[in-house]
Amino acid sequence: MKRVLVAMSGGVDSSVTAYILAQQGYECIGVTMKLYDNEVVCSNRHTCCSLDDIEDARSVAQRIGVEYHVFNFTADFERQVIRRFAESYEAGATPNPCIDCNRYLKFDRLYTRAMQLDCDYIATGHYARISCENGIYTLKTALDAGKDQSYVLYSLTQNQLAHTLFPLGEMQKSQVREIAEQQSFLNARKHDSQDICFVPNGNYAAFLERYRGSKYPRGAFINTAGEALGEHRGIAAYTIGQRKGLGISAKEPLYVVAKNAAANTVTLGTQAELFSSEFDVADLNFICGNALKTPITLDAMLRYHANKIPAIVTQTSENALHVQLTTPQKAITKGQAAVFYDGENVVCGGTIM
RNA sequence: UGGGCUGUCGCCAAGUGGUAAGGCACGGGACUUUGACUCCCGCAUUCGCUGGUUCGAGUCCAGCCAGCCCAA
Repeated sequence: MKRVLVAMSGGVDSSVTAYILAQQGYECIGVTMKLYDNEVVCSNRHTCCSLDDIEDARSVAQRIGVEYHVFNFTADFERQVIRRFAESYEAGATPNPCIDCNRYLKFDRLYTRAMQLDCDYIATGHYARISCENGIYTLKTALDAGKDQSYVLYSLTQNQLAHTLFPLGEMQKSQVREIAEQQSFLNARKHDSQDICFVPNGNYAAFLERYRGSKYPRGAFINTAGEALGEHRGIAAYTIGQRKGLGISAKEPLYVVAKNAAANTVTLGTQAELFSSEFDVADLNFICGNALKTPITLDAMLRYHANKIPAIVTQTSENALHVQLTTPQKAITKGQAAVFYDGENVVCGGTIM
């Protein structure tokens, strides 16, 4: 009997994942990662590891009859996710903490623990597929295109893919909800998670100031000509393409078109000034392990759930790509992930520089 | 205190007799395991004030108030 460590967040998806694998005859061990202290986060709401969610996960594990544990990864999460999150914003970029959490927590820390526990696999409720041909593992988009999460999994290595199960990748979200209803999981109708899990009220800028223990300095809003337009509330509170919350009235909508961490300025401009068609990507991972030999045309996804767009990708060094788009895109943002697809296969991904 | 101009939602701004456009900002919702974007809904019974003309006035008239500009 194969042993699987199932990451159970307390939500519907991971609950059904555990149920399906148990039904398929795997020996499942349900695990919820405790990633932060609720007191620190001041959460009243359900997030991926509040006490309520742990209770939900435990309840489901008990119902389907699998072993259940809570692992405390608080220190790793602070170091690998929260700290990076803060540093990225402070450097003028816009991080995607979910990707770091997958990379450093679920598929590193938790994965390693699973292997130590003699598990054959780790499983999560992600919507993505893994296939294997001639000993090479491929990461593919989910069958339910609307829920596809392959984008946030681009960092997976051959080793990890060989020991990972994504049973939901073959399913529709509606089926998952049905199963949860049939099994009377108490989270069957729970709302899909949203917001950053460690910033449940959505105010990440306030969280960062609390985390750092000090306010970020105010600075100037300027236009593309360098003229002052007003005062911003700290560079970390803005991201490229942002329109709301600028507090500046103008003839037409204004967007954040650039951030300069060194000068502590935020540049505002029109929608037209947001478009660009060239950028670089670093910190790469190639799913199949192979670098790109020549300039190649792939489909690029430049932010979570964005449409894929054609891109001419050139590898400029071992760990960097240059990307030329055929059609300019709005708000290409430093710190976000760029993931490249060949059809339904993830080829590689990295961080936009 | 001579002349000229202006006064419509927090900001910008349509409207020149027929019963208050729009944009920005703001609030709410949808979407969403990141931040954003996007979409939907809401947002002046009232047009500096007071009278008058008119069936009807933000729109015309008078006076007043406030602000700006030019002269002194």
